[in-house]
Amino acid sequence: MRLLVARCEIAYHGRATTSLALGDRVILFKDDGSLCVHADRGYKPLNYMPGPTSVSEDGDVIRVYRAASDETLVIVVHEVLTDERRELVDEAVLEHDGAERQWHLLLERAPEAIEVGLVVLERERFTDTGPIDLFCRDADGRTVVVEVKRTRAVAAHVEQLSRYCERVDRDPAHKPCRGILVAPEIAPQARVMCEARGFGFVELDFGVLKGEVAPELTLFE
Amino acid sequence: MRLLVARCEIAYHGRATTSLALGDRVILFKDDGSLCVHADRGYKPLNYMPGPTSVSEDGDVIRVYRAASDETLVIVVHEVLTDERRELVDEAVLEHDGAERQWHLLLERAPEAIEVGLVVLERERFTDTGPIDLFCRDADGRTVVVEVKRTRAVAAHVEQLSRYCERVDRDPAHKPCRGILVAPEIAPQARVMCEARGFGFVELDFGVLKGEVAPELTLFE
DNA sequence: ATATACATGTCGAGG
DNA sequence: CCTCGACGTGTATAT
Repeated sequence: MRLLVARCEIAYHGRATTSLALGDRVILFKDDGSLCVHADRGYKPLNYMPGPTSVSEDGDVIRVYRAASDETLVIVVHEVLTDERRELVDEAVLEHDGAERQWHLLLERAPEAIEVGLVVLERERFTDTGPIDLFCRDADGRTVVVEVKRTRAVAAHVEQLSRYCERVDRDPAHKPCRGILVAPEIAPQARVMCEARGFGFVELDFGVLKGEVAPELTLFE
Repeated sequence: MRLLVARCEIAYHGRATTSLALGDRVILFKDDGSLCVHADRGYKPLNYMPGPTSVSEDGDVIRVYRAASDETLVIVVHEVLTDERRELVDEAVLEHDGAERQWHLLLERAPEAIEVGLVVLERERFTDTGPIDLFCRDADGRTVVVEVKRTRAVAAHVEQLSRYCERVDRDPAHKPCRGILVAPEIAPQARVMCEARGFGFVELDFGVLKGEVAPELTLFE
């Protein structure tokens, strides 16, 4: 990686157009051709470019071009504060936990967290309107479609659940199915929509669920 | 800004949970409390934290806590390759030429690019279902709702246009309004939806439009 | 390739 | 606050 700290101006042209007046920034040129420009504020880069790119340098002008998307970044360097190259060895991949997929796995092990008597028939059941998170049957033998959200549920998610239920209802064997939205929180409007459409909402916290269902999986204390 | 290059392990716990095994990374600790962790590939950080945070250091363990969202990042430093502090002065703000906004402005100047005889009555007309990009009247005096997309139009965009048209149709003075989707490209399914709902689709390339309508605005070349 | 949904999405505008 | 839509969204996955 090339680590350039410099007082510079930057212009980007591609999907949008940006320009950045003179200032001090840290610029990371990575070995895969990607780069990002950071000032001393905010965690997001001021400018960036995914790899692969071609980087050319002409005096104090660095031009980065990404042919795949016809994007150009031009850096005009006014003063170099640091310019060093470092070999960074990193074979690790980021292990991720708490993604929606994991909710599905946990809920499959503990469907009673959603409702007593619920049985998960299928997880990630694919339909032509999209994948149904949990395809279930309730204590009364009725088909239940469960849509899981790891963040606050909003109107669009209720729409999503509606589509799935409508799709399932096209099969007389399942009609009329029930819909349940599972999330740690729900927006007021989404709650109203749920009630209007007869859907259930179950408030579930991932940390709590994991602790109850699979305490052996709990890392970080 | 503190610029730490180190061989380290990292754990994050907050909205999700991640862990990252030993590897060499560049870590930027910014003065506003935000930080980001970069390996030598990809333009996105492996981990990050928005400011403000409190950073505490205990031996080779750096703990970053963000109270606002109860998120924690723990860095276990195994080997320090570089650890320096730099004063970076940057008063500049990123000038951003929002693409969609430009489309609206250009189309307001040249509605005939969409349809002969079209007149733009209002741009960004706010309704309780969201903002209508271009609220227009056609050559026959009918109300027209135009939804502009700067990328390929997909099904969700047709849904969006539907909602706006339904909203406009609630007013007898405008009913029945027409809907037109404007984009550089449209997905096959979205095209079918447009036809099924009687919406028009106009294929427009921004570069071409800009060249025709406002060549004086063309920068970079 | 096309379509869909997830993301530690983030960000900003309007009500 | 809440809601919604844009983003230089990016990314993964299934058809």
